[in-house]
Amino acid sequence: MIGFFCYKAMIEEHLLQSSFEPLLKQEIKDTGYLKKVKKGDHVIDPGLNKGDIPLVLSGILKVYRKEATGNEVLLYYLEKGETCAMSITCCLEQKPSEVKVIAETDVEIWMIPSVNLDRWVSKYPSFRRYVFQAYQTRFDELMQTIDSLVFTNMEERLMKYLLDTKQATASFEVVKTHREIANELNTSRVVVSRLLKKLERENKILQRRNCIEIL
Amino acid sequence: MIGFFCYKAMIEEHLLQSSFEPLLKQEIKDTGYLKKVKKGDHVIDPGLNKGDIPLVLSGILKVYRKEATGNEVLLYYLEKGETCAMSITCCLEQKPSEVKVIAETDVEIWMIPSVNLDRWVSKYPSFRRYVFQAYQTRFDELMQTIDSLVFTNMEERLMKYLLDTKQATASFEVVKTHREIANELNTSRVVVSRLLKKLERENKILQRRNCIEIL
DNA sequence: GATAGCATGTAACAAAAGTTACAAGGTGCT
DNA sequence: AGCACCTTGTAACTTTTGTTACATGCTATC
Repeated sequence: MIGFFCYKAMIEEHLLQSSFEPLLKQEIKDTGYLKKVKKGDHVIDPGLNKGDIPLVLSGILKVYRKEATGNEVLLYYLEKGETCAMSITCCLEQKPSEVKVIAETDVEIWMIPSVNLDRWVSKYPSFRRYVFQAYQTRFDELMQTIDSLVFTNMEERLMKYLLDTKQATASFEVVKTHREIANELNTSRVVVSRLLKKLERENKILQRRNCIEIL
Repeated sequence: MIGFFCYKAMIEEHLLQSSFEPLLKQEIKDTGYLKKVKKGDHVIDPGLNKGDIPLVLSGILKVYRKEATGNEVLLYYLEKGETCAMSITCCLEQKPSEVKVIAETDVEIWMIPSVNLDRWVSKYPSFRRYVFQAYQTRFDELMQTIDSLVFTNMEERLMKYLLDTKQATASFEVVKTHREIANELNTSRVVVSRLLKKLERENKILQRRNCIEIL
C-alpha cells in the first residue's frame, strides 16, 4: 500500500505542474497505471501494439528506427513529461508501431489506456494542446534528424549525437562505448573511434574508457 | 459567378467522398476558400505562417526540407485529399513552418481557416480521425525517408525517388532533368548521371532528354 | 594472478560519393 | 544559319566512409 500511495503521489506531483484541467487530472490518475521499465528493456516494439500510451514520469527513453536486417538508428530521446507521438497515432489508427522504444535508464511511465484518448481529445482543450504539441515536438526532432542525415557528415552527426545525449542525461559525460555509439548512428566502430580521436585532438572532447567528456 | 459555382461543386464532390459529417461538410464549404497555385510556386515557406490549412483538391504538392545554405531535400508528395500535417501543428502552436511546400503541378487547394481547427477537432469525430490519420501518414512517410537516408546508398535512394515520383504523377515517365533530380536528393548532377546510366545499363530505366521511363 | 573477453587505437585497403573539367549533341531564338 | 544555353556523358581525381586485420591494455571472474 505504501508503494501505491507513492505512485499516486508521483503522478499527482507531475500532473500538478501541467496545464491539465482538474477533471482530466483526476481521470488520468484513476484510469492510468504505473509501469516500471529496467534500463535496456523495451517499452514498445515494432509490430507489437500494446494499446496504451506512455507518459514519462522519470528516466529517459530512446526512440529508434529499426530495419529488417537488424540495423538501427536513434531518432530522439523522450524525457520527463513527454509522450510518444507515434504511440498515439498507432493507437488511434490501430496500426503496429513504426518505431522501437527502449529505456536508456531505469524508467517510470504512467500508462494511459488508449480507450480514453479520443474522448479526452474531444473533451479537454488542454489535452488537445498537449497531444498536438507532442506532435509538433516530434516533427521538429525528426526534421533535425533528417537535417543531420542529409546535410552533414559523420563527424558533425557524431558531435550532435554527443551533445543531444549530454543534454538528455543532464550530465557532462556520455557513458557509452564506441561500439554502442556506432550502433546508434548506424556506422562502424572503427569510424567512430577514428572521429572521436580527431575530436579529442581538436580539444572538443576528452576520452576515458566507456566514457566521453564533452568540453 | 460560374467560376464560383464550379469551385463549390468541386469541393462538394470531394467532400461527398469523405467520411465527414454533413454539418462539418457544410462548415468546410462555408468557411474555406479556393486557392489556385501555378506549377513551381510556393504554398508554404519556412518562417512564413499563413495560418490556413491546405486541403489538396487537384494536383501534386512537394514537401521539402530546406537548409540555411540553400541545400534542400524532398520529403514526400501530397496528393488529392491529403493535407499538410506540418501546417496543422504550425497553426495550432503558432510556430513558423519547418518545411517548404511547392506545387509540382498546377494545383487547386481548399484552404481551411485555422480558427476553426480546434473547435472542429473537438466537435467532429470524423475530423479527429482525419487529422490523426494525416499525422500517421506523414510519420510513415518521414520514417521511409529516414530509412532511405540511413540504410540505403544513393543508387537505391534514386530508384525509390523515381518510383515515388512515378506513383505521385500516375505516369510511366518522370519528366525531370538530372540536375533537378540531383537537387531533390541533395547530391550532385554528375552522381545522378552516373547512377542513371548504370540503371539504364541494368535495364531498369530508359532515358530520353528531360525524361526517364521506368521499366 | 591467469585468462578470457571487451574497449580502444591504428594501418592498409576498398567502395561510395563528391568535384572539376571538358566534350558532344539538342533546343530555342534571332 | 549562327549563337547561346541547356542537357547528358565521361574521365580523372579527392574526400569520406566502410572493412579487415591486428595490437595493446583494461576488467571481471574464476
